[in-house]
Amino acid sequence: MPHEETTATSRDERYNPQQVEGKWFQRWQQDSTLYAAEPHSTKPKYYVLEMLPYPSGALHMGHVRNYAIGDALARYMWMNGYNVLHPMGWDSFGLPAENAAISAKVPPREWTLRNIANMKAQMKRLGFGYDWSREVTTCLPDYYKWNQWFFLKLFERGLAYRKKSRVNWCPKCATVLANEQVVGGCCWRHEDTLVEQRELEQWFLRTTKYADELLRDLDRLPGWPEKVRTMQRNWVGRSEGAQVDFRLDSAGGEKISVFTTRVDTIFGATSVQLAPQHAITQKLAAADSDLHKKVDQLIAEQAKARETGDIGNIEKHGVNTGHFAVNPFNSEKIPVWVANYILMDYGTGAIMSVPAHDERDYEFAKKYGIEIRQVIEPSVARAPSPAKEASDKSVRPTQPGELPFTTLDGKLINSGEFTGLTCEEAIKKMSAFAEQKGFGKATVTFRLKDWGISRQRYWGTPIPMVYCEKDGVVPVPEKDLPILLPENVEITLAGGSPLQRVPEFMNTKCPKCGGPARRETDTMDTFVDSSWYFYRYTDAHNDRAPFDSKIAGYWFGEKGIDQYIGGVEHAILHLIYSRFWTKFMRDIGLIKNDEPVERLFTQGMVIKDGAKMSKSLGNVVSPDEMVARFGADAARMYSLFAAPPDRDLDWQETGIEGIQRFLGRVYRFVSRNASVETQLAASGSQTLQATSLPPEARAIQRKLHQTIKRVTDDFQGRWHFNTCIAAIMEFVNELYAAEGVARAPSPAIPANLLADVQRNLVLLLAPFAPYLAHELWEMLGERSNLLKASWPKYDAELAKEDELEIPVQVNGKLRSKIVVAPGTSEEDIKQKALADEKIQSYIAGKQIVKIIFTGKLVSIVVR
RNA sequence: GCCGGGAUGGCGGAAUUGGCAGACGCGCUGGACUUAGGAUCCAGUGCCGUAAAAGGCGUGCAGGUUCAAAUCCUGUUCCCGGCACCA
Repeated sequence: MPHEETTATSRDERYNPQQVEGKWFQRWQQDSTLYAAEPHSTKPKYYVLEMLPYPSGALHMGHVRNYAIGDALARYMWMNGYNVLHPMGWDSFGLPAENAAISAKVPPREWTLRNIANMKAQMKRLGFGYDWSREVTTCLPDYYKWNQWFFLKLFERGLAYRKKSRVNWCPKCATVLANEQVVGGCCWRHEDTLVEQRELEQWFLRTTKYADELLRDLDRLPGWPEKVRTMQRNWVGRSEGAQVDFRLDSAGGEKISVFTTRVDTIFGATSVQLAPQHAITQKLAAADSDLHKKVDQLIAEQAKARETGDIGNIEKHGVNTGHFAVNPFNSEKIPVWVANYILMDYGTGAIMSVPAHDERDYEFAKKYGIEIRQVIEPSVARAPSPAKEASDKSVRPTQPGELPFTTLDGKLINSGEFTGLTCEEAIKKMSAFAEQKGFGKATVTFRLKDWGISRQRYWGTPIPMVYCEKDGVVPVPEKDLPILLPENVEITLAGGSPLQRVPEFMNTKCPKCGGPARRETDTMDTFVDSSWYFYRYTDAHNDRAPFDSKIAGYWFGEKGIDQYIGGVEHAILHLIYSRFWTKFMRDIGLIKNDEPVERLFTQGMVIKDGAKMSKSLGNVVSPDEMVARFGADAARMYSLFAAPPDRDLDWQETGIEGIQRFLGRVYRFVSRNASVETQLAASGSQTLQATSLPPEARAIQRKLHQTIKRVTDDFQGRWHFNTCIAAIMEFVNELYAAEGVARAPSPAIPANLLADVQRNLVLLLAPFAPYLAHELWEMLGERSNLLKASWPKYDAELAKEDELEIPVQVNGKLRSKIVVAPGTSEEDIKQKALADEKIQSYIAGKQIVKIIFTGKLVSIVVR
């Protein structure tokens, strides 16, 4: 039997997020220009960007948190009168689509576009204000055409090249990976899957050309987290040193180049160590079956250690080749060894071994009885504290009978004509000497490698190159772009790129001679797509160029994107590739900025029950469910409230309930008081008289201005949205307290103050809870668009306290508090503190040593 | 091993510059309203102590500087992240 469940009043007061959010969702759907950036504007520009997602199927809480931060900022900037660019797109090429094609028999394109539609709907329901007219979908030809265009430009300038080399291969992805995509020896997508090494012909982008600049410019990015800059510095891994050519004493006298940062110790070199994969190792092994066997063993050991992640502390092993090398500095013959701790892919793959001054060499020499010859006498001028000395291994004072070892700087000994120089001087002079004599030079080595972008996969941008028997490797002419990715391709993970099995794609004509030719069937790494997508947003529908330089110039300015927000997991991969791409685009005259991003913010992870959310742990919280149960505003606001945005956030369901309660409190407060607005409008009185308010009203006014200040300061400064939301809560608590249990406006509060309070409360809420804010804005009778309403200004005078509470300490312990008027003299405050009854009881009969007033508290010292 | 970040009530977290430790929220306890409450409102809530006070103790641990330390210094433990025979 249907009957009235609630009374009329209680129904009015209850906040129903589904109903309110549904209403505004409908309205916002109908206005596609709502969040559109203006192409021309007299306003200052602001480009705020969140990292574009991979359309995996549905948003997770990490996305919600990321976008809630960006959206709050965008709304704040809109309200501050900026021309805001706030776009969104899809990083939509990639392997999951192919896996879905295999397991669910859905073509990758269909699967991807369906996911995009779903996630876009989720974003809209969450109320994120994106300019969808600029949406970028990287798997569509109008976008990837420009990947191909860029590839041709890179190729023209020698920055894209093909070479056969040892590359990382993930068996699960069935494709090659870039160095940046190998994490601890495993695939970045399959953290339990060890990467294999394969010899393959691959396309590379010459990122090393910009190694120096990529490193140097990190110092010009004060708006980036130090952590990210450090990670990139380590990744680029610049190391200054010298290259010196030793020469084999036999086997044709071949050159062995070694790289060292300590050329000053070269007179202490007692062996040369080669990587097992080194060309000379291989050559010597070819002529010596016993050596061959042992070298193979070393290679296997290295591979195994790499797999188990123990490459860092593998037990050092080596084998003496029986050959000798000549040290060009002193013509000494020293043995040539092959060792498992020498890496082929760093430096030259060969070192000079100086056991007296390098820990690894020391360990190796001790094991195999190789001579340890001291050539540096450490300067002991500054004696470290005994405690420090004991803990500092690099000191290791040489005891009688102990082998000499130190990594400290000092003066050269036993070093021929260089004896007596300091290490620093010696490094300079000896490098110059080597160069002059033609057997070496000062050089710089980077850890950074060129970016291998070939992928033996289907769902990616086809590389626009053709192989002709007559003309060799031929680029596709620009006018023939895009090379379309064929549809209806059978996808398997075995047998190389699926495109190899599509004859109508693979077989083509040579652009040069017109003869039969074969297309490149590898596709590009998807990190190519995300390296420049944010430029495309500025001019998303350009079909003559990736974007118009002038338009991109307007949005990027001199320093790039004003604020970029995303997860720290992209600190190296995406963010280093993007910087490379920007520098290349600058060099071909497309843009003027040197760096893509001026300010970067890396938000923390969303965790639950102490662990990262994952399906296997069963602790995943679905945004859809949160929206359905608590509303989008609550989900967004909670993700900003539960922790500062740069820290990990522990998702607690009772926490979001608390936010929902708070939003209800705001809703009820404004609904029951909204009518003052209409009354005021009718009476024609609006201006608020600041002076002579009764104390109760003055307290509210003061709190209002303090709250505006706190929220504004947080947007300007450190983005601790948790504390500024707390400030709004405090304010609302005070409004409730003023109402009393009667839940009626206090007669002490004038209507115009109440109106002012409500209006500003809604404005403050707008960046965090846009649905509720819009609803209340309308309820207050406002006709203007809240999105472009002016952000409230605070009046520092009105925010000031009318009386100050001063804590009083005696001998460092809080004993009392006194209340004084602002502006009371220091002397009067001290007197009042001394006169305080409680304080008296603590100081009676004691001698006052001193009294300190800090502006905030009084501290009395007695004896 | 190296480089970052962190450790504060039962929980998430505040305290921006050395100046009242624990804002705000959750949870818990009690009360009001109610046929009812998983709605709403009000109050209390670091620990020890007390009838209540007074008082004492308290920011991972041990010292130090200072009238005053979560904050600065020295040493140390544990946790998280990154890098790691990088020559």
